[in-house]
Amino acid sequence: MNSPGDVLDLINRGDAGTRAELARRTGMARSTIAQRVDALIEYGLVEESESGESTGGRPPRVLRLNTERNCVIGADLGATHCRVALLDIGGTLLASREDPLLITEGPLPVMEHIDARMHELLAETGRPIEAVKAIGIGVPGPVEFATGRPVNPPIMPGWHEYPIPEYFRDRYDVEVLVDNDVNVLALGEHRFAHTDADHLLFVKVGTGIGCGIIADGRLHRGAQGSAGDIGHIRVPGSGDVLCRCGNTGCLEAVAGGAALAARLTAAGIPAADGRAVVELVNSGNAEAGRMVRDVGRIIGDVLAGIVNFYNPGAIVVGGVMAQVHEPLLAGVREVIYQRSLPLATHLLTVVPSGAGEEGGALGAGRLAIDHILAPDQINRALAKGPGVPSSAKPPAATR
Amino acid sequence: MNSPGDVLDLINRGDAGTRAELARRTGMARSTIAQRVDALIEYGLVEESESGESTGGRPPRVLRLNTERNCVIGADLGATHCRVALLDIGGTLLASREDPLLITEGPLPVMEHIDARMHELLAETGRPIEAVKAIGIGVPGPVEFATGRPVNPPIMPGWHEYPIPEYFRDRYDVEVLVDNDVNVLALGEHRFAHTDADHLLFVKVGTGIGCGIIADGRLHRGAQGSAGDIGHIRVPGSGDVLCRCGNTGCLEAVAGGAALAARLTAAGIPAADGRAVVELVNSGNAEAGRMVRDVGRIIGDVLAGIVNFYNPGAIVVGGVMAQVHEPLLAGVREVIYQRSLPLATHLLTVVPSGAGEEGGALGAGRLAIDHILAPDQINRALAKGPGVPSSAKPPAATR
DNA sequence: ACTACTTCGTTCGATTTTCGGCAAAAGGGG
DNA sequence: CCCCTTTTGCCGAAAATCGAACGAAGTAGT
Repeated sequence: MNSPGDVLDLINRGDAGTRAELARRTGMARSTIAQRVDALIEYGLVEESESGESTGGRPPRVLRLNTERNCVIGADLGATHCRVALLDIGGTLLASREDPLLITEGPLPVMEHIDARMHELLAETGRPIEAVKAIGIGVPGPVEFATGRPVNPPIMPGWHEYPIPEYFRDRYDVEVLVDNDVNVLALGEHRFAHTDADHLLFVKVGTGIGCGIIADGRLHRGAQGSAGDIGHIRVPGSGDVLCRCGNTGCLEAVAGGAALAARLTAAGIPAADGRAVVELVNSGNAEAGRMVRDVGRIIGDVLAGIVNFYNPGAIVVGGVMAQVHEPLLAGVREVIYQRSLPLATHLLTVVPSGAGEEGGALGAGRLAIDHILAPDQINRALAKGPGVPSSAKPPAATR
Repeated sequence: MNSPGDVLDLINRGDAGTRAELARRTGMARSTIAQRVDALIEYGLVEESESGESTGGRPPRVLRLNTERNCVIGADLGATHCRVALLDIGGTLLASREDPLLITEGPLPVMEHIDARMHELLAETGRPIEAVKAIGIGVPGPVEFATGRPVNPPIMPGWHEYPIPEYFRDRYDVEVLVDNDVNVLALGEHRFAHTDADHLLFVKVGTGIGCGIIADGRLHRGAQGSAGDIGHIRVPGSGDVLCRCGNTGCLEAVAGGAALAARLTAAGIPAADGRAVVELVNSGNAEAGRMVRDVGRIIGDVLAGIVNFYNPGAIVVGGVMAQVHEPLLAGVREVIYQRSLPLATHLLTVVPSGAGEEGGALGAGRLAIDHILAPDQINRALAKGPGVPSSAKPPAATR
């Protein structure tokens, strides 16, 4: 019940920063805690910082994660871009970069791209490659999480069943976690911004529309890993708009960025894609603003049903279109608060994502961090043997 | 990692029925297992049955839950009925009875009713009152699960904030779990029939329409405990049917049993309520059958969206209307398989509930059982001291 | 500056938990 | 009837944990 992993967890969460506090929180003897901490320090995950504030007696020695020697890579793949970020194990962003990259180029070039960026980031921040303890990757399509393989991804030709984790596992001998980009965004939003909302939805409104689900603090992927695919829910009164999925009236085909641009173009205001619509709104185009709000209402209509069903504590809206969140969220809120049950809405917050461009990479990094710091993962690791002790001597002086 | 609670869990699940098997499964030494088992036996939760089959050597002594000395009460309150069941801790139904009871009579009469039935069931099965280890209750309205108090239940006047658990806790000194009736049904269906479906929806189509959600094997209650309230999701093309909630076009107002009966009556076929519709269908009335199927389609329309969002592994349909599940499920399936994504539907099963009249009480009992047998609950109990040792002597012979 | 007091971390023997081997128990098969 | 297999109980050894005592490192008061 109070394994080394749990002790680390308390340190990680900031619930207990000193040995004495750990002993108080866990109820274990101080000597036992000391041993646990020693193991974690020797394993390299924890370090002592300088003395803390005295509360009338000897000042405690503050413990914290060893962020210097432990970091992760988070990669966010989009249809046309790739962002790679280096985070330390505490979740702090150390460096990141984004460049255009077509996912249609296929797996290998993309993997190599990530690989190269990863090395650049490490060099830039002066960290050795051994400091990377795990890699998280978000991809724009469905993934079988357990194996990290995309399954019939619509916009990723050539990626079906491609074993992404193996590429990096072969080169770095670290765990690689691959998930849907929306899941990764939801995770990041939960861990970085809404830690208190146990049940959270992240709705990404971009070219398409998707949703990441946090249930009880963990990602809900569903029975086949396809949970959150709200883009193809049929919306009423949409006529017979044809969706790329073959059905008609899908939310995505009516309210996605591409659909919005098309509708705007049809109304005599040329817009190439969602991004163009955003620019139009930002430049004060009233018609574009109205249409975005309309789209917000349509999305809100679908979300209203989901709110009744799922009763989330927070809905975070992200994606390209969320860059004009005033009109979008106005529409969303308008409908949700009208249509959903008061009990489900009176404490519900609907907010734009605060993560910005780096959201995906941060979330992917978080996926990796969560994996490494999971208590039973720690317990297993410590049971095996010392990882890379401070002095790089495997069977070092135990005295 | 292998506490007494975990050992009990293995026995309970049937994963390991003998000491030797427990040792193999947990990886602990046989002697340690023996001690764990001894503790559980002395605590009264486990007993030895006669020898099992020999596999070539000494036959093992089979362990099982002590179902004689440990049972629970499950109570299912409806608008007009009350069913009380006695289950042993293994989940077997020992006895149950149902009688008409208006929930509108208010808390105290209902509590006393349950109390009386409970004693009858105990007498009938010859179990002492001390054998009851927990009580689970399902009520037809929203409940704050942590406190067991109904919150503004629409059809339970006088029950708002009534502290149901205290009534029994004062009299029996056992834990009392109170939850929404649909949640309880979902739990029962998962535990008794669909153990393998980690993500399951139980859709109750009665006078109203509600849904219980199993996420990752556990009940999902949502941020405010109102999850699953799909009865008030707006359905398209329903005109302006007014719902009791004040909104128009709610699923429940269009496809609930009451709505169905009203529509049938309007079509010249008098039907008082959902039950009457069921009888009509069963007696071969084609129009009624067609309408039920239509209603199935409407419900399927809402569920199709939810399937995309949630990606459940199974949908179980229960409630009064599910008594005519052929036409109802035909409609539901028809729409779901048409509208939802193939990935989400190709392994989805949509089935009628197999629990029958006793489903609610069984589920409520299961809620109680799950609470008692939760590993950390066991660990805490064993840490405190021997519960009611076999020989009723608290500090009995330890040697 | 010195002393009393508080809190923190470590050391070390005592205690409890867990392990591992051995032998007895209990059955099957030749 | 003897040998083999598997299970279980027993017991000393090993490991983990605890708890008390002590030194360290600060604050507060005189």
